[in-house]
Amino acid sequence: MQRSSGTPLYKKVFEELKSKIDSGLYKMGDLLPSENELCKLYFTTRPTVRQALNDLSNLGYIVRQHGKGSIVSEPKNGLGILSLKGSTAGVGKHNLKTAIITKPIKQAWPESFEFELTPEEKEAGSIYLSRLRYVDGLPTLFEETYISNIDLPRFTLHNLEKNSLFETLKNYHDVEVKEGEQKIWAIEASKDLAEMFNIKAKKPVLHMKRRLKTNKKNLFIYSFLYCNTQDFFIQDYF
Amino acid sequence: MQRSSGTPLYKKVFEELKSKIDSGLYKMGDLLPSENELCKLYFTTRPTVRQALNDLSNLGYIVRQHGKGSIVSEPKNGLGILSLKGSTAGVGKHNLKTAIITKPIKQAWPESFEFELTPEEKEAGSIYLSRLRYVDGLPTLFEETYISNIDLPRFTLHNLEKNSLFETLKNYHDVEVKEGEQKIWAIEASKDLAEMFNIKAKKPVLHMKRRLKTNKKNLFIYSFLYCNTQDFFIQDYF
DNA sequence: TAGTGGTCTAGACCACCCC
DNA sequence: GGGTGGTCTAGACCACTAT
Repeated sequence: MQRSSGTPLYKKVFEELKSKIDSGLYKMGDLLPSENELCKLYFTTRPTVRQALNDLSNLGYIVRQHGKGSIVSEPKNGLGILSLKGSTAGVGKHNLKTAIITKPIKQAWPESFEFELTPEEKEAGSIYLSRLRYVDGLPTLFEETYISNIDLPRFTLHNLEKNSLFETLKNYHDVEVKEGEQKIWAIEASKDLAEMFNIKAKKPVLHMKRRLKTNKKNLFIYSFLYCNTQDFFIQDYF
Repeated sequence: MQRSSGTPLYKKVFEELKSKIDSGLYKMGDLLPSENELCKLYFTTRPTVRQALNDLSNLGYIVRQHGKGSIVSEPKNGLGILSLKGSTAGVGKHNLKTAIITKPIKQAWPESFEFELTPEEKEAGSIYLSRLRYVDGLPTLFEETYISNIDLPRFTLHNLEKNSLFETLKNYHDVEVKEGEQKIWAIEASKDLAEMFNIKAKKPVLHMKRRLKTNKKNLFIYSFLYCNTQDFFIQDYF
């Protein structure tokens, strides 16, 4: 089976199992097929299916129990916006809607930037956009994104209301998001932020600064997130 | 080599490499020995060393670059208290000191508890302790811990100032911490908390509620953490 | 071209859980 | 006892990086 298409087999297994859980085909408490059964289903071997199952376990979709099997977990109550592994943000059983506050525009990098930029990035400048995300109708997540403006022709023309940022990057520009790093603080909401979130100024807000690598050298994605944790919380497995 | 002692070989490789990085034997920018060289060093095969290298990569100790090698990363500025993988909290290049605020005492579970308890746990009651942790001398982390009081004879007698909680559990009670789940909020500091942290009340504080599994059935560790992010931040890799 | 990490095969033994 | 996941062996081919 050795990777005839471009995507690794373990990712395919991961995606299929994930979508079967998301769609409710496997419900909470169900046992997934055993590793050996999955091997037969996908014509592969245990290390490969184990890589997929490990990823599912890290995202909290399953719990693996020695001697028993892989048990499907309860849908999350929280927002799985930590530990995103290249895929789009997970919001568990909640609905996510996105409003573009600032359409993508080319601009120079901010004067002082949290992360160190390579000379090539500085030279190329950035593409900036900002989005407000509603969870179950409540404004919960404000995200400012800077992308190194490298090899992204006509990027500012995309309609990001309909398509996810990561999917747009992958489908139109062959950019795949890989690993990343993030820093987290609790801060006071600024006046503008409080207004967006419909809370009082100076209320606590969760703040994240994040740097994502891609498959392109020098092309990074920087995200500055603000999360209102009055109504929701962030959830994470490890 | 097949596990003569109790600990898996990949963990041994992980621990040795980690300590060589921590001690400065491998410095930032250095290349670790290649996977094949590590295989020879530890008389094992690639999947095993890869498991160790993956764990190091997830903790931000190294960056793995295709075609080049495993590059030692810069020591973290932030606190690695997310994504602890069974080991004790990582504080990067900072110093950590711990003061016991409440010595371990047996008590019933609180009336309303964030996590669901098994009947066996409810029956057994809990052991409670609380600690204040100083990072570089600054009070930064307040941690309340509840442990299911199952098979932990004379636990309340331990001196936890000197020994880490996880090591005590492992060495004296054969309890190993495994995977976990955590929830995160930004909240206002209570009066007591603000006093401990030497900040004003109602200032934003990062709050985590965490449930850790162990190798013993029904024995869980619950941690309620409060982190002052005025001087430090939390850092995470994925 | 040589060496690296990324993916994968085809087996194996063990510890743990359930019946 | 039979099946499960946890760990491990001993190879293989591929894609990427450096030279």
